[in-house]
Amino acid sequence: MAEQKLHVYNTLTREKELFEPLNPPFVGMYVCGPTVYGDAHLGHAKSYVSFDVVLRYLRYLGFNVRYVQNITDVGHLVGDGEEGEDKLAKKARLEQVDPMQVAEKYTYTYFRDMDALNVLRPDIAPRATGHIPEQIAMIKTLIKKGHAYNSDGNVYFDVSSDPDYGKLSGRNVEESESGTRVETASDKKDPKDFALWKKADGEHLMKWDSPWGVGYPGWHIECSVMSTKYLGESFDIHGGGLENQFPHHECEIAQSECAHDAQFVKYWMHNNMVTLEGQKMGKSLGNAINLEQFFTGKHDLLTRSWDPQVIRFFLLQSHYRSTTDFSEDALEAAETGLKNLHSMITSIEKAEPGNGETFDIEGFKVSFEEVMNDDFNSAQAIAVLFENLKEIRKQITANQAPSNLGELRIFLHTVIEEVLGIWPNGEGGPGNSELTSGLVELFIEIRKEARANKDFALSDKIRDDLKELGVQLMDGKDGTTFSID
RNA sequence: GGCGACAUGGCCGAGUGGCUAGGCAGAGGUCUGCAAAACCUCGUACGGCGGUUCGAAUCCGCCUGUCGCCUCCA
Repeated sequence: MAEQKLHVYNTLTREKELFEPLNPPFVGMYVCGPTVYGDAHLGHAKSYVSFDVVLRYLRYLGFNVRYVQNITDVGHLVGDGEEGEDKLAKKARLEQVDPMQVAEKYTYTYFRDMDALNVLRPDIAPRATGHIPEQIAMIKTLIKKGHAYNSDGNVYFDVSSDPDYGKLSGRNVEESESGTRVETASDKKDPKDFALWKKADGEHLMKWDSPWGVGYPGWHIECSVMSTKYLGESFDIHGGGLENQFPHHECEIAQSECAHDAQFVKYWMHNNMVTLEGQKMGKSLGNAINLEQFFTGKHDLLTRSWDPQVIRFFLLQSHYRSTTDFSEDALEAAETGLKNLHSMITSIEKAEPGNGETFDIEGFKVSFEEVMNDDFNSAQAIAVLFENLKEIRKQITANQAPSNLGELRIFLHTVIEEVLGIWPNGEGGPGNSELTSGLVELFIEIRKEARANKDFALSDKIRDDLKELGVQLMDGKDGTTFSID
């Protein structure tokens, strides 16, 4: 579907809708961040790379985006039911450290891994523990308005008080009762009700004073509070993984709309899940390979390391609303593809403007925008890239470099570097030091003499041995060139 | 049990009521001392069975299969 204007698939309506921000050119965007009690894995990569491209493309279109992504450094219960243990507290107990130490550590590794994937940092990364008073205030409001009740130190949201409950996930709450394995907390009025504030027992490490006694905030309230604080009671985009659609996002809507009597979010966006060799992966299943393990190759299921850029490129080759199945074979194909893409970029960067046909930058731009406007179709955008870059390189190799090469390069930087974030890594690598290239040039000189003397044994040895070191020699009409991996 | 998604050529993976997605792998060719790279050419796919239609892989129904959510998870 070719689109002149940006269309976004809205989970709320199950349709692609024309994107019209509430207060253009400003756009408020909130994406559920990680719970920092473990290393980031492929699932995080898919979600945050997806929304990174959403963010980058919105900015490319000229929107002034404020991007908020929370860090959950408290709570969420481990195990079934409502009586489980706080995940951070559990991790802290196992590692014999303070929960905040755990949170700090994994916040650091999270951003480290996202940086490696070239994911832009959010404008604001609020911590749940830094917003306890705001959460208490919101719970108070909900109680005052009759949407929540205190049950001996546990405060629950009264789902029956919200006729809209269920509108995001499309589930009929009345009928979804039977068959669910939720252990019902005994002090709830209704099993569907969810916790806003939980009473802490004596051993609980992370707890705060509240009007209802010592406790800690419920699972969903932090996102309602922090998004509202930094983006307002109504904002444009809320994103997250599909698995959070219910109950997390449904509950966020209920809390926020009942507290503020305003539409919470205009566009809900959900990325699909990641599978590994066809199998679901998740923290609780134990088959999650950390991103760092991908980057270093240190995992039993991996045969080698994988460049973060390759992982990013691989993810962008499928749509964010499709599941992405990881396998090393698929990654390898992506790696070769990315390498080719980069080599095309490099040859365009090195070329001199020529007397060839003027390249149709406008046409390139229109095709790129058409596919991106169709709900951020990065997979098609990459196809557009290959088609156009191939054409340009063809002109260059035929010594017919486009005359508007300079303008073209600016456009390529915008699209490939700024929007998709898959530009070749910097020139500072070991392969590009003056010493290295000087040495390689020297070998090329020696080999040239050998070839002139028809000493192909020596010339092939030089070429083969350099190849072993990652230096590829290429004999062309105008002499020998080289590239370094 | 309830709800939902998906099934595309050797592999990954977009998309669409009639017109080549793209990438990877593969085959042949040009070039080359030989390679590599580059360039040229080549694959006519859409789970099964019905239906709608002038025409469907694309719409509808049924079936089969895979996966997800319903319980912390991106």
